[in-house]
Amino acid sequence: MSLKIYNTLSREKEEFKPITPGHVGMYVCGPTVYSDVHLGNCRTFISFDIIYRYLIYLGYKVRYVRNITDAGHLEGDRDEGDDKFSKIARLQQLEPMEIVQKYTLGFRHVMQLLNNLPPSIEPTATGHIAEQIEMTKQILKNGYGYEVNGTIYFDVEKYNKEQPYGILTNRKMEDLLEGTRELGGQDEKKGRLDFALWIKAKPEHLMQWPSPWGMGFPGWHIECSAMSEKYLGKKFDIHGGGMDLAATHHTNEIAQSQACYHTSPANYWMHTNMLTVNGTRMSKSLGNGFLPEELFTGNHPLLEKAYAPIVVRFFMLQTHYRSTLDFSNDALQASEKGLKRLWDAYETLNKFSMGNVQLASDPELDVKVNKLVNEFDEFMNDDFNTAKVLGNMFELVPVINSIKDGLIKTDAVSSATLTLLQAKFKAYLEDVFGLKNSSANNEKLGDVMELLIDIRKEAKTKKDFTTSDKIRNQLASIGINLKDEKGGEMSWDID
RNA sequence: GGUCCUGUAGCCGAGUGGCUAGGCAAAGCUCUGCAAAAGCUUCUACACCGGUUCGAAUCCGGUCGGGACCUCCA
Repeated sequence: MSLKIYNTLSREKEEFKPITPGHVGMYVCGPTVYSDVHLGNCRTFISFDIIYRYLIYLGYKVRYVRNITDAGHLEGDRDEGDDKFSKIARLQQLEPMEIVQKYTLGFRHVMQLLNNLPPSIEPTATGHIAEQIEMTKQILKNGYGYEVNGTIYFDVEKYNKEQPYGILTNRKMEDLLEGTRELGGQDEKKGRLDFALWIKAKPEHLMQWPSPWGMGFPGWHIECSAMSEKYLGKKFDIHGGGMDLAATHHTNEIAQSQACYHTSPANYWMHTNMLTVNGTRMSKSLGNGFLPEELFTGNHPLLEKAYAPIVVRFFMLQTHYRSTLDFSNDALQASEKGLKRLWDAYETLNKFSMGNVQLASDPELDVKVNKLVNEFDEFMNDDFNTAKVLGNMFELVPVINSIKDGLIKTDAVSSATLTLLQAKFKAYLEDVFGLKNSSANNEKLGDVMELLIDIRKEAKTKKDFTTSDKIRNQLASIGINLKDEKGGEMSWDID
């Protein structure tokens, strides 16, 4: 069964066919680094990290490009005034590039905590000014742009006469126009939907570069067009981002590429849904965004406790990427426990020694396990349905635990099945989903626990329950759970 | 107003017309020196009203509710 991807452009799932067999080019719109990323931003990057990892799992050689927007983003998109970096820089009396540096590092740190793989290339807008100017020149040359006082605008209405501008989100020109304000007297633009490719900078503007049209800075949309073309070519496989980018940013990217190169940039447009809080979208402008930091420390009025980054990642995997996901304390708590249960079973599974069982003594169970495991790929191939894969994994947890406890005989399933189970759990939990144990511990602690377990075992053998209980209770009070297992063994974990 | 998405058991959530995902919570039982963990069992839901169909949570129409986008935002 082949991979199917929901394409925003066609509004249906399509079979994935890469342009170059065996290779995938994927571009994802990254963060604008003028402030901390919030959890909603993180959701998108986690979703695409899973997609990236799964494509690698399938054997593709993937070039994953995710930009850092560090210039040009305007306040209010009125094509006037400061860009966001200059504004914050003035406020904090810093160089714009100090702002950029600070939040870029912060972003990468959070990505790492969430166990996202770094993209293959992470290009910045300021590093590609020349490319953006070139592209603007070409668009002008092709007749889709016009200059007004040193600012270059994209002529949307002209473009729309030749091809549908609102193709990505299925909107008609008239409807789009209805939703926009009238042009005021001081507006330079010809059309209400026109957007800036290059913006003339005022003298006091902190970030500006020379161009054929004077000093200025690039418009927001042109950077992604220029950088995706540079690293992935005029036409590549997947272009992704949050759903909020589809109507404006991605629509404009398509128009720019068409106007410049006469081709739509990507074959598959993927959009991840929003993270909500109490049913409302988490966003910077609404100020209801959770910072990862607040979550990891529990320092937020809506949170009862801190949650490990990996719990947050797991929480997001339980929902399909195209559904909205509501963020709540209860939901996170459920995820925390669920991940622990799943991971405990995974560690148990890894300790199984493979016998040499040719024939399963419980063929029915053997068939069931094979079916559940083989469905992992099937579900992922169906537009990356991580939630369903996890559902199957949880169905396998009782099987694993029962084998451990001797409730299911070791020869119930064949060695081949058990080997497959082990391999797929590893491949999915670690490689594709990028999960790990939520409770961090270190080797020294492990050694100490060995010692305590030894002492407790001795005490129990002597029926010295005062001592054995003391060890267990005191450990419990510092958050370490000691559990007796069948056969006298003991295991432990941290809350 | 336009373009879409959505309404699933206490909570979170998956869901391809027929085979009742899964997690968390709750209850009972088993195991156990006691506990925890684990296992087993129970709680069997699809906003409402029509329609199509042998059969609908799933398709169609309508009603009501929620949300996103159309302004910067992943």
